[in-house]
Amino acid sequence: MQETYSISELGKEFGISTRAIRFYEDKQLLCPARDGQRRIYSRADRTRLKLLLRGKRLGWPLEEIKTVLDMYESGDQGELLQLEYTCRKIEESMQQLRQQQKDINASLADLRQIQDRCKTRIDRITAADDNSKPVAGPSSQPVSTLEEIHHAKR
Amino acid sequence: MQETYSISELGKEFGISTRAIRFYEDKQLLCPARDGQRRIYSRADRTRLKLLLRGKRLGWPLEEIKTVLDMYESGDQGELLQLEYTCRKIEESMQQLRQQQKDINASLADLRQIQDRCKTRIDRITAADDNSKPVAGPSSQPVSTLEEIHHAKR
DNA sequence: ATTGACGTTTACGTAAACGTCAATATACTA
DNA sequence: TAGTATATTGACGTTTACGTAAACGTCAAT
Repeated sequence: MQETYSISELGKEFGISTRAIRFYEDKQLLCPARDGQRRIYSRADRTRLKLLLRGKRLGWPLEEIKTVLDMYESGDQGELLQLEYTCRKIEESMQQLRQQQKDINASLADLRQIQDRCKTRIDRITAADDNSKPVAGPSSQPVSTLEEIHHAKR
Repeated sequence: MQETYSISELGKEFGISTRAIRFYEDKQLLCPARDGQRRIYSRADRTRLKLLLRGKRLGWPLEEIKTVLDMYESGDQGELLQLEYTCRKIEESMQQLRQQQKDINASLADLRQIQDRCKTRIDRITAADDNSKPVAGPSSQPVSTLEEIHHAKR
């Protein structure tokens, strides 16, 4: 494993443009060392970028990602007030993550349901095609969200 | 529970602006009935909006949210090709959600670790303050991400 | 000496997702 | 009948997160 990386290496590894990486630096999310003009990224920088992209996949704005990333580095130093502030901020972020967990579970449940309907429907069609297989299977029990959206059809 | 809603009612209920709601309509994510000029939202419309906002909390772009919302309504009708296409799309969305789940779990683990360090540090300070309590507690075992970011300090 | 691959800064462009007016309509109330 | 509340449709402004192009430096290989 390498000790340092060039900007294009990181770009390729993570599938993002060098422009994006420079942009993140402009917004203070990264701050690589320099060899003259050239940027040199350490493994810590690479990790920061990796965490950054994880935040992006969760839809967090760069500003928020920055504050979290900064907490990573200020978590074990500084004075009392700063530490307590960081602690509260962490709690907030975790709360958001838990909300997202709920949203994901709900979404997965809903999608499973549509998928189920879809497959049932496909079976029914292909069965009518080579009309031999009987169609049965455990039909989905009606649940909240989907029902509500279908109920009041105009 | 009401049968219909005005735009401002929905705005208040979900804590968003009427401008936003009209914007969603402009982008075809909603399509309420009308009484002359005025928009009238059914319970199905309300549910669509609710699902929309759930998608937003997951950081999904409106365009993607739209395709998913549209699947909700096309899940049990249409022809074979359309159904199979929908089925594939659903699989894709679920795959994304599972990735997000992983990201959330990783983030939570990392945050818990920082929180731990933070609290340890706070304890140590306040203990030095009224220097009486001994400081011990189960110290956090060193793990991946954080270590890497702290290792190569410049 | 030139070509090519990589890097740099500066600057303008752009798409998404609204915010913020302004001008106008409609309905209820005093 | 005037006022207030709520609605409508433009139209322009703003923020975020980059894309894209220009103009230039550096180094190795041909």
